[in-house]
Formats: sequence, structure tokens, C-alpha cells
Amino acid sequence: MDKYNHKLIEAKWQAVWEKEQTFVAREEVPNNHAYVLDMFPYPSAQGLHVGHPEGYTATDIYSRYLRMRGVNVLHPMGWDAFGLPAENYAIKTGVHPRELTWQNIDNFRRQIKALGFSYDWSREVNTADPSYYKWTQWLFLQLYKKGLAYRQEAPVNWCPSCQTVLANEQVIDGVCERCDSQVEQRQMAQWFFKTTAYASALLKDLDGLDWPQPILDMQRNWIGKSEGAEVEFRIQNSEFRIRVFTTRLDTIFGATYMVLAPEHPLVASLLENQESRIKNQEEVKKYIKTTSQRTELERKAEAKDKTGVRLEGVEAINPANQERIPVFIADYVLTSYGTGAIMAVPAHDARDFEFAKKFELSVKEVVVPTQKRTALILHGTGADSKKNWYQWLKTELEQRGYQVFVPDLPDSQMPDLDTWLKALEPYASSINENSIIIGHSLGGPTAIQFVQRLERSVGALVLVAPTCVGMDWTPINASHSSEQANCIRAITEAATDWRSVSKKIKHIVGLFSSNDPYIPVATGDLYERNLSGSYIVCENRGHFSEKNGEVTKLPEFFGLPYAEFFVDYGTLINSGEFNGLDSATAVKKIAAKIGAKLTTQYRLRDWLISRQRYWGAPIPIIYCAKCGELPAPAKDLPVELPVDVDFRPHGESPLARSESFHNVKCPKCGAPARRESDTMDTFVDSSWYFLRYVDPQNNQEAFDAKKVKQWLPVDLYVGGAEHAVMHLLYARFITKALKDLGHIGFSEPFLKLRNQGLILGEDGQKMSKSHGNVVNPDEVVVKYGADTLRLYEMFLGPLEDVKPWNTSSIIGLRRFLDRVWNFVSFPATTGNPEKQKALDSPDRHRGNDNGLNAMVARTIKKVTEDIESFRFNTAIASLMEFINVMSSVQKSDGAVSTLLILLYPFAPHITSELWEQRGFKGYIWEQSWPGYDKSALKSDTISITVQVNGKVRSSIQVAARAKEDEIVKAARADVNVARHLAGKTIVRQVYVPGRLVNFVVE
RNA sequence: GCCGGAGUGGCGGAAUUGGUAUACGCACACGACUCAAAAUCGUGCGGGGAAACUCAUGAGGGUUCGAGUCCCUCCUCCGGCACCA
Repeated sequence: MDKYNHKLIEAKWQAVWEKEQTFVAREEVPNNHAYVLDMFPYPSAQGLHVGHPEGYTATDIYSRYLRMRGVNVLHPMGWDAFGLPAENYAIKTGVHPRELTWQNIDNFRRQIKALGFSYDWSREVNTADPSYYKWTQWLFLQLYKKGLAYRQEAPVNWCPSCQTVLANEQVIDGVCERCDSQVEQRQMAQWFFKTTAYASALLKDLDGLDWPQPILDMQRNWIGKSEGAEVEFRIQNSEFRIRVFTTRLDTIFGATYMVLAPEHPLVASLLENQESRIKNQEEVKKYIKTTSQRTELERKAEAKDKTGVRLEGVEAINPANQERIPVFIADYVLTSYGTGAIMAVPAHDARDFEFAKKFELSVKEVVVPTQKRTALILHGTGADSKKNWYQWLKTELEQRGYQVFVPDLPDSQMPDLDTWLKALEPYASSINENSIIIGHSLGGPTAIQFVQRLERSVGALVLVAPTCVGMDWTPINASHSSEQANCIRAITEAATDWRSVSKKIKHIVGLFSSNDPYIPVATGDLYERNLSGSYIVCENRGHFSEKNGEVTKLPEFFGLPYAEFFVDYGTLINSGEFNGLDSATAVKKIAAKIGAKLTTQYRLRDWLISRQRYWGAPIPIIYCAKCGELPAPAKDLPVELPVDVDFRPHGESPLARSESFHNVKCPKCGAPARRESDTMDTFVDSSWYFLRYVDPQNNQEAFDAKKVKQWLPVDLYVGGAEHAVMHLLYARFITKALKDLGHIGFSEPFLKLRNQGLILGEDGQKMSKSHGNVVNPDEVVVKYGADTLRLYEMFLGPLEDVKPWNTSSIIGLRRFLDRVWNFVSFPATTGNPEKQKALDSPDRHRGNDNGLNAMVARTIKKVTEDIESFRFNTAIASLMEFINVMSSVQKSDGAVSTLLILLYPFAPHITSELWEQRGFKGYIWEQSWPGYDKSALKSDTISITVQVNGKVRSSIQVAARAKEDEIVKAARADVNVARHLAGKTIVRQVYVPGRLVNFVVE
């Protein structure tokens, strides 16, 4: 028998498959078929890299497996052949994109075929071929007819380097996805597909898809649904109205100002209109000018710093409470979302709060947490302070929805912390993360000690004027009474202990009079914490003052739970008749009362498909001076790309400079007209290619509806997660549009989606030319063979994980195949008695094994389940175990043929060869997938783990049918177990059937 | 900042979904074969300990007879989104 020669074998079987058309999908087979699809590649000049075969191998394994289960599988491959790189390369070198692309495709096809994938090559498609893009243009016209394709002047993302328009999705951090140049804004007439028309369906139908959760999340995020209401605010003394969209109608009573986007048309109207009497016209105009000059990127960079200008003299009327509120323009409000105007509720929105802080606007709290907020007031010593300030504070807080506790602390002149803390114990259960603890004077240090003992954290701690009348805070000396000394010590220690409680307190507020001489004592660490910005210290700046022990004014923010703003839903306050309602109910009732319309907004925008490039499918539209914009007649399709075109970028479409292309007769009146010179985004090509595969040669229609009905939707789609939003969203959109047009009968193209994870370079970085860490699969195929590469890529780890390539590990998979080769090739005369014994021994391998049959059955089960759930790495591991155990024992033909069949989907060449060499009947791919005898899995004896107090002490062999009491008895008899039980009392025993016994002893 | 995902030997990764942590592979060490090397085969391989044992799944708590797996707090890394009202 020869050695395993992968080169000969792989060439041989690939030729057989090609000659016998083994993998051509059969249309005549009525039922039981599956469509298994890979994301087709862009045929780049670099050729295949090792990332491509990862997904292709996964679908190939699955396809071959399904075929052995009798399923008729459609498994096609093609080329996403239009696109910028070929055109950019052409600009640099002068090689025509078509020439380059066709060359690249040949290279890709050769590389892919060398890996032995079971594609039905008779269905290959190429999106850059006129026979394909004819139907891309047809698709465009279908959408056009339905009003789903439209042309509009729009600000577009313009890449000055690529000289083209980019979709929002193609602008990453303000720079071009492909060339990293800074993207500019330009006004241009552009073609759009109306993806927004399907926003709700695109969102809703995600529910029924078997897709990876992260992809579903990203799509939901991208569509960005928000439910809310549209409300009109009147402008005082004027006919103008400001229409706003809000998701928080429940907070409308807290709307203390309004903001319009600077580009909002109403702003221009107000400026023109004398009646509106904007007093600061110049300032407003200047602001509008500066914002318009700033690029998207600059706006984002300065996002933190809110800017804006008040429209002096303009006031809006809050329809909820008729209050007159100021109106601003500010660029933190975007024209492109909602109505381009907002009602600002600083108490319940972070951005509004920031803006309000900067412009010193009032903050009005109207929603509080539904869970009752609690406050604990710890007064200092002396009845006076109790009487004076806390009564008032209590009332204030109660009006803000708090439940206020004022523990009756022993009223002594000097604090006794232990006694105080004891008195506080009953209140501990009422304190949660929404609570405020207020410590006045000596209540401060007490509060700190109290928090320290709490198990939960606290919302806010407010320290009020930690003074103690008549005491001298200089270091303790002889003049202090012992009580005074204790007092000083308590406060100082509490202040020192600050760090230990700081993590349990979300916000800390210190209220001191500015001339308080004792601040440093109690707040040394407080100031330090202030630097990190997580609390506020209000020195007495009008927020609060304490005169003769009497509080005269509370800071405004005192009413808020602990943060500056509260964004959650809750219960309404300060909202007139709606007080006490929960947010959700309030929205409905307020809407009814003020006549607001409940609506839904989406973040999703229409899909801009125009590209001012050559290498794409021309948009089939004709412009006639008389008849206007007309679709190209169907009989004229395809509108072919002219070959002799100067495709160097000039900022207009290269096609515009091709006379032969550009000049055309009007299909309606025959007068001279011109063609649209833009081409379509390549994502249009790829959003319907899965339909073309079922009928790739059809030149009468895009696809035969019957064939589509037979094969679609796609049963399994595998590709990279980088297509999470764009490609997958566009393909879903096109599918829905085609359904509504009556061309197909389903609304979701891909029922089941799986992602392959990125394969990183050996250095753990993304493979790229610049890192010099790209691995070319060709080298691996030459050295180790396609089967080894396929196995290696699958064995690397879970399909969806990101994982680094490691060339030195490949050898392990090759060794495995060598062992398979030897195992099958050499006659089964030399069984190793030791191994045979081990195999028959019941405790081999985690127990449960009574020999060869069980091993075979277990492997069939494992491999089958793993293929079904895409865990190819562990399937291979179990095949390795199988070989390891069996390679030196007597083997039956049955075991050998089973091994070959199980391995075939992963390594089709070597298994096909061994099947033939061994003299088994037919071809291996004609065999059916093995089932297994469930009873073979069962063993006569089982292994039971014995634990004492949860620690493993032994493992015992018992008969599979042994009863609990027998097993327990056997377990206790075990020497090692007995030793751990000796002299102890068993207080409990846990028996998990078939697995373990645990004795709990004392 | 927000939304996802992940942290297990020197490395890639397993773990029946709460039940013997480290399967399988790489690397490494030793042995056999060989004049020798490679290849192959065999043995060993988380830390500590002579052993009994004991400590280990990013950190700290919790639930449980029992936690890599469940809950809470935190740290780190990766991916996506980002003024979306």
C-alpha cells in the first residue's frame, strides 16, 4: 500500500466529481431539498485568503452531510464582481476593469476548486456580466414602477479620493470605508431605494429568523424604532407652530424650553417674518452659518460641548400647562431625525440637562421613581436644630414624593455613635439605591458610619454644615472635655473612613456655609472625590443658606433623587391632573388631552444607490427634455456598459463622458435624450443573487417563479458578521419588495444564518498586507493537502469565534489523516491485546463504554449532532478519539466504513480514495449517513462519582441497573470514601441517578 | 456613553447545560526504532506537596450538598452604534 499522497488523490477525485457532475442540484426531485448558500466573494486581485474557506468548508460539510441523508442540495457559488477596487486598479494601471475582474475570477475559481467544495458549478453567476446585470436593471425598474426608487437632491457623503458618493453605512467615523479619506457633504441629485417603506416589516420579521443574536440586535439597532408622539407647540403672538417628536410625552410638564435644528425651515421663516421680532437676528444668522460650515466630524468631535443661540423675543407655549418657554436653535438637534425640533426636558434627559446647565435654564422635575423614595434625616444634637431646619426639609422632600424618616436620636449634647447607630437599625431596611441620607451637623459622621454598616448602596448622601456650636476644632487638647474629645474623634474618624463608604454612595452632596471653619475636618477626602466629578459640593452660593440654624432655601436639585437628571420611567409629579399616573398611562392620557398624535420614528434612512463610477450596473433611466424622467424600455435591457470609456475620476460619472452611451433617443417622443450616467451600488447586485442561482441561464426573465418556489427561501446562509447590517438588510428589503410586486411568495430570504468568525494572523492581528501576516491557502494545499486545510480550519475552534491562525498546528490534522490512512489500509491482523482489553474494560474513558460497538455508536451520535449544530471542532475531536482507540485493535469492516462516512464531509478526497481502495461498494458519497443503535450506547456497568462534602473522593463501578441503596452502599464501602466518612455523621446524602453520590457529613 | 460577545494550562480550545475542570490538537520532555537524524510509535505534561491531600476556570461576594456554568459588584479584551429627542 502506498503512502498517503494528497496531491494525486485530490486531483483524482476532483476530476471524478467534475466529470460525473456529482453535485449538480436536480430540479426534478420534488421534495426534501435544501438551499445551502455561501456569501459569494468579491474576486479581489489578492486571491483567496484563508478566511474564505472557513465558511465554505462549513457549508460544504453540511451540504455533503445532507446529501447523504437523501436531501437534494442546491449549493452554488458565484462572483460579486462589480466594485471599486477593480476600477481603482484600472485608474492606476490602465488595465480595463473587465479584464482584471475576469482574470481574478479565474484565479478564485481555481483556488476554490482546489479545495474540493461540492458546488454546483453549472449555476455560477457573475454580477458584472451583462446577462446578470440585465436583471439587476430589471429589478431597479420594478422598484421604480412601485415608487420604491426615486431621485432626489440630497446632501450626500462625498469621498473626494474615490470621487464618489457613499452610503451612510460606508462612512466610518467620518472617513471613507475604503480609502480612509475624510468624507465631505455635497448636494446632488441621487437615486434612492425607499427602504424606510419597509422599516416596520424589516424590524418585525426579524422575530421569525434563526439568526445569531448579535446580528439580530445590530439590525434592530440599525432600524432604530422609537415610539412616541408628535406634539405642536404654538409660538406666542404668531401663526407659527413648532412640531416636535418626543418619546417622553409623560415629561411634557417639565418642558422648560424648545430647540430647533439650525437648518429647520421654521428658523428661516421666523427670521424673514417681522412679526416674530427676533431681537438677536445677527447672532442667530451667525450661528446658522457656523454650524453649516462645520463638517459632520467636527460636530461629533464637539458633541460633548453643547452650543446654541436663543431666539430672543420668540416664546412657545407648552400645550400641557400653557407656560411660555424660550426657544433656541442648537446643533445637538438633528434635521434628519424626527421633526428636527424638540421640546427640552432637562430634568429627564441628559443632553437637555447639559444644555440647560450651560444656559442656566430652569429644571423642572416631573417624574419620580415609582418605587417610593426614602430619605433619612439625621439631625445633630440639640432640640433647636431639630425644630428649625428638619421640619421644613421634611415637608419639602415629602412634596417631592419622598417618604421621610427622622429617627428619634438620643438628645444628648455630645454624640454617642454606638447608641445612635443602634437607634438607626430599624431604618436600614428602608434604605435603597434611591434613598437620600441627610446628615446635619454631627448627623454627618453618624451617616457615614451608618452607610458603612449597610449591605446595600445608597443613592445620595447629603452632609449639611457639619458644625458644632461652641466647639474648638483644633487638635484635641487638655481644654476639651472628654465628651468634646470623643466628638472630635468621631467626626475625624468618619471623615477618614470616607474611602470605605465612597463606593456605596452614588452621589454625595455637601452643603456648607462658606465661612464654615470646619470644612477641612469633615471633608478632606470629599474634596479629593470632587476632582473625579462624581459628587457636588455646594458652597453657599445662593443655593442654600443657614442663618441662625434656619434653612431658608433648598437647592433646586435637592428634589432629584441623587443624579442631576432622571431618565427612567416612573410616576408623575408636578403635572397637574396627571400627578400620580405612571409614565405609560400618562402618555396616553396626555396625548388625548392635548391632541398629540402617537407615532413611530425610525432611525433607518433610505438607501442611496447612485454611484458616480464606471464599474457597476448602469441605472436604466432616460432623461428627455420634453417627457422628463423615463424608465429605459424593458426590451432595451441590458443597458450595457460601454467598453471604451475614460473611467478616471473627474467628479462626474465616467459614463457621462461616453457619447455613445450618453446620447439616446427618447423612448416616448423620439427626441434626443440622455441616459442616466450613474451606476448602482454593488449592494444592489448582491441583494438578489440568491434568486438568480436557481435559474442562472434564463434570458427571458430574472428567474422562473416555479424554480424559486422550489428552492427558496435559503435554508442556510453562512458568511462574515461584517455584513450584519448592509448586505443582509438590503437583501431582506429587496425580497420584501419583490414579494409585494408579486414575483416571489416569501418575505424573508435567509431562514437560518450563521457567521464564521474572523481568522486572525499568527500574530493575533487581523490579516492584512500591511501586517504581512496573510496566509495563502494555496501553500497549505500544496504542502498538506486540501483535506488537511479543511480539517484544520474547522478544528481551530467554534465556527463563529475569532481565532488566530497557527501554522505549526496544521501538522496535527495531517497526522490524523495519516493515521486514518494507515488504519484503513493495513489489514486487521495485528490486534494489540492490551488495547483490546482496555477497550473492553468498562472504566475506559469516562466510563459508560463496553467496547467497540459503543464506541462506534457514540461517535456516530456525536458527529451527527455536532454537524447539525455547527460544532465541527468537537466532531473532529471525537473522530480523532475514535482513531486513537481503534488504530491498534481488531477492526471490522463496519467500523472502518462508518469511520470513512463520518469523516467524508470533512475530508472528502481521502475518504473517497480509501473507500475505493478498501473495495467497498459504489462511491462513498452514494452511501447513506449511518444511524446508531441506541442500546449500544448503554453499558452494563456505569461509573459513579462519589463525593464527600462536594469533594470528589472516588469513582465506583456499578451495574447499570443498580438501585440507589445498592449504589450508596457500594460508595460507602469504597476505601477512600470510607476514610473520609470515618468518625463523621452523615447529615445528608445526594444521589444523582447514573452520575454521582455526595455525602454531606459533619 | 449605549448595545452585544468573551476571559479556562506555554498555545488553539473541551466540559453531557448545575454533577469527576483541562477532552482533542499543538508545543515541550523522556523512552523505543535508527550508525544518526527525520518520520513513526510509546509515556508524561495546570501549580504546590514525598504522600495523604490541597490550591486553581479575570477579581471579589452570593445561592447550592455541589458553580467554569446561575445571581450581584467590579476589572480587562473584542465587535457594533453613537447628540436618534
